[in-house]
Amino acid sequence: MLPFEYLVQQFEKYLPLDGTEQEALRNRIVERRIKRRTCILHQGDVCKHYTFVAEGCLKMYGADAAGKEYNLLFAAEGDWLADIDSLHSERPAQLFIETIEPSVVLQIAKADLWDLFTHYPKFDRNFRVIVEEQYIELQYRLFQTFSTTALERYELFLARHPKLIQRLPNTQIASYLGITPEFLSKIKSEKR
Amino acid sequence: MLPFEYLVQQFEKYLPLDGTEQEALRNRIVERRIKRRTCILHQGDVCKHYTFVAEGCLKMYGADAAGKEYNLLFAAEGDWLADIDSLHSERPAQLFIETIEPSVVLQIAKADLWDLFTHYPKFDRNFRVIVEEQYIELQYRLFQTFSTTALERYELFLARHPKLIQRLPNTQIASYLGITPEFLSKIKSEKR
DNA sequence: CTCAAGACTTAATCTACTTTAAGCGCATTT
DNA sequence: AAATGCGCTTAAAGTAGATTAAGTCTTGAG
Repeated sequence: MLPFEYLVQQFEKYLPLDGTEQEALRNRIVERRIKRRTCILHQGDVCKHYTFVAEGCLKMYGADAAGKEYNLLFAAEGDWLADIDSLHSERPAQLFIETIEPSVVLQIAKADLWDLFTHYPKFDRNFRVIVEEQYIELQYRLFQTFSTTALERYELFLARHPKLIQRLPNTQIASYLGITPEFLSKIKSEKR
Repeated sequence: MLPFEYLVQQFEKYLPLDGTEQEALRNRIVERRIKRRTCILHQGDVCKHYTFVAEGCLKMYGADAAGKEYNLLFAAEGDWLADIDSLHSERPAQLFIETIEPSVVLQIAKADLWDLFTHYPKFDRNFRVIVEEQYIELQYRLFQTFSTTALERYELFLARHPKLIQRLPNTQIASYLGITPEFLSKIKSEKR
């Protein structure tokens, strides 16, 4: 399936787009093919696009003063991502976005997205629901981080994202769970 | 200021409401005065309302299997809150919402809110932005939880929410920071 | 094909935070 | 005024997970 067709299909989950809306979207979308380990947003730059993943997998992460990285989310086929804070405020991003696999993404620039919101209110609705779903996921993760051990969090991640596990190196998963790769390795060996 | 006027004023931050929209909102809003330590959403019940805080302070929290509680957010004057997951899915809530102080809230039922979204797209926009802001806050907190010590998190909380600090007991703050009240007490005594 | 860099493991030592327990001050209820 | 319970503190002992370091295996770029 073509990347753009896949994007339109994803909107079927919410409020499907009519022909006019599809055209309006198509005219504002840019497709990019990106090889693995490529940073498409760097801390300090302003985030200028919302990005839809058609193929591949990306991560968004922050880094502390010492440069240590902490994964905030993975985005695979069908997911949207952006540093929303930077996109809105047009201040320098605190976060990085980087491909983990060779990927095909569709991007829409802030001005074009705002334009869509203004002319076609359905996009406000659809993006509201997309952000709400991501909010629920994030809230769930914060609760898990407070209330469970690293082993439990690993098993919950396994259960919730069985496909991602096969595609991600353990070091990326450890960072997402808030632990070190060494400790994840220990946990996994003790499971057997 | 009357609670409803305060609510309308808060929307000025986003897209202000015209007279028709204000009336549509007024007709669907219910005001409630609630004394402190009252649960307005209990784990296992379905969340039926979005709640706006006009006066006072509430918390939303989860509990683990042993009944231990973990604060996910505080909502004071001007904030909205709901268990969005339960509100959308109409499944039993995982979370609790409870007043910390005597409070005045304005509530809108799901069906009425959906109705507003359908007839007045501006509400889709405004609630999208409200959720986005909460998402940014939550993402920031998850990053802090991974990358900083309890002391740093306490100081960041002080800096970011100086007014809340005066109103909340330490035990609530500890739960929000993901530590025990005992450890928060120790940290604070070592600061001097 | 080669080689350097990334990815996984194991193990010893270290520490941030928890758990448990006890005591005290303060506010709310009776 | 008494009683009850909540919030704060201190301290000892315990633990989940970090850090450091060394070594092996895998991978993709040239």
